[in-house]
Amino acid sequence: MTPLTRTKWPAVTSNASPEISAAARAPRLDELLCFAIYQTNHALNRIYKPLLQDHALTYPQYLVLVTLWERDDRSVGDLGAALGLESNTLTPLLKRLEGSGYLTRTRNPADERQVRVRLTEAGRRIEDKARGIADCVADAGGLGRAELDDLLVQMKTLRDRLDAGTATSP
Amino acid sequence: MTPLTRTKWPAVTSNASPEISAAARAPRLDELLCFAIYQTNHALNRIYKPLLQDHALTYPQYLVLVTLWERDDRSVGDLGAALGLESNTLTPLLKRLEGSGYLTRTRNPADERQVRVRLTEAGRRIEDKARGIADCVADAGGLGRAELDDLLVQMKTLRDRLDAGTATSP
DNA sequence: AATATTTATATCGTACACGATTTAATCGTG
DNA sequence: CACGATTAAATCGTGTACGATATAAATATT
Repeated sequence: MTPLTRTKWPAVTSNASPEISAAARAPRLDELLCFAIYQTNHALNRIYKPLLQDHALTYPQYLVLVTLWERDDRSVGDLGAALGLESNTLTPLLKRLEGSGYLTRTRNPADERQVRVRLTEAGRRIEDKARGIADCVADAGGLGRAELDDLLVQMKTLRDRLDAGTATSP
Repeated sequence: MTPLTRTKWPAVTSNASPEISAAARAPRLDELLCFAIYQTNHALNRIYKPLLQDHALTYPQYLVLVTLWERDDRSVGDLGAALGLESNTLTPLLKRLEGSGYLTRTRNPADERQVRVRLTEAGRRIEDKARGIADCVADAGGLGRAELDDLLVQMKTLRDRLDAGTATSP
């Protein structure tokens, strides 16, 4: 809690903590699948960053654009359903994309509760430039198409099962 | 950029955007491995949250404790190397864990630049309580040990290759 | 038709994550 | 010994995530 300013203190007794205690230990970091996924996700972020910052995009912003390239003119809730995000995350993110000129946000006149998110010309145009990015990332992974597809299926299966565990009761 | 206040506007012409344009399209969300990983990571976070909040821990805080259970009395940089994080992320996180009473942060008298992070009694004690958490999460994934191990190896391979691509030149 | 309920976004507070910079301690070399 | 270079944390600013709450529009109910 303290800022830990660097002043000379009386030496602290070394207090040797038990390095190894017993047989049944808590899991180690390198055995945890969740940690491997956590780190791989970060690694992907790092790979994407330089590729995307040429277009002044972040990784989640790129995912929003991918969603809109697939189908344009969607509500915030619809985007959220596709991305697994809610308005608390999407609203500021969409405002930034609007500020960057990639999309527009307009209330739906037929239902003023909804916001229609639409790509601008600039938003559609970078689809071409961004097309190679995913391949670029795939290359960085150094996996063949078969391995990639295999991993994709496995990850989606795991994701769906985990989601099933949180949505309602198993 | 505007707060989009809900006032009745003149109807916007529907402007039908091209639903499908051509053959060579940008990748779709459900074809992107990075997105599957991104979502699986979020799903894991959601699974861990209720299990961890009994101990007033977040998921990254739990990972720090796992690291310390493996080996106690480490510097911030050492923890960062294990977790793939730097002091800008770790320092505030460690301060919160200190505030929660799970660890102490003291300058290393032998080298005042370093901060020694050590578990408290409370920090060691929850190792026992937390032991089942990872199993609990594995259960939620619904995969057998063989599949888990397989996925773990694949993810670590992918992570390492991605890291190799960013650390220096390929 | 007036009111209660539901729905769609937005806002707020907290906690990562990370690039860039700062500060303090140590090390290396003259 | 001094002084520049290096190293280890900390700080700062921006951008996600997400629980909780607020707000306004639409729908359902009485």
